[in-house]
Amino acid sequence: MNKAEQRDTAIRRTIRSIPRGKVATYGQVAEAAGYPGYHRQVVQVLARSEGLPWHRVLGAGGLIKTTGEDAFDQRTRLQMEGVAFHGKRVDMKQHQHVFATRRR
DNA sequence: TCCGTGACGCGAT
DNA sequence: CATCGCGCCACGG
Repeated sequence: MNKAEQRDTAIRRTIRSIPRGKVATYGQVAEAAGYPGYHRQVVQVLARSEGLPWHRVLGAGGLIKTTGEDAFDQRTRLQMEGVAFHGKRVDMKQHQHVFATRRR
C-alpha cells in the first residue's frame, strides 16, 4: 500500500482507539498516529469515512470546530458519554485521552 | 500545473 | 478573549 493509505489507516486506527468518555484533538491524533503536522489530513478522514467516533475529535483547546447540525450532534453525543463542558469548551483536564507514546 | 478551499494549529497582536 | 497571519496537507476545478 502507498504512503497515503498508510497514513489513512494509521489515523483511523488512532481515532478508533479513543475510549468512550474521552476526547482528543486533531493535532494529537495526527501525532499519535505517527504523522505530526498532518492534522488537516485527520479532518479529511473524519469527514469522509464512516463508522468512526468522530465526535470524540475536537479542535485545539477542546473546542468544537464542526459547523451547523454536526456541532449540535457532537456536543450532545459527548454529553451523553459523560463529557463535561465549560461554556463552549470541553474540560480537557478531565477528558483528554492520552495516547501511548509510540514512534516509528 | 496553478489556485482556492476546508470539521485545523499556533504564536502574535 | 477575538482576530490575523502564516504554516500544513489533500482535493478538486
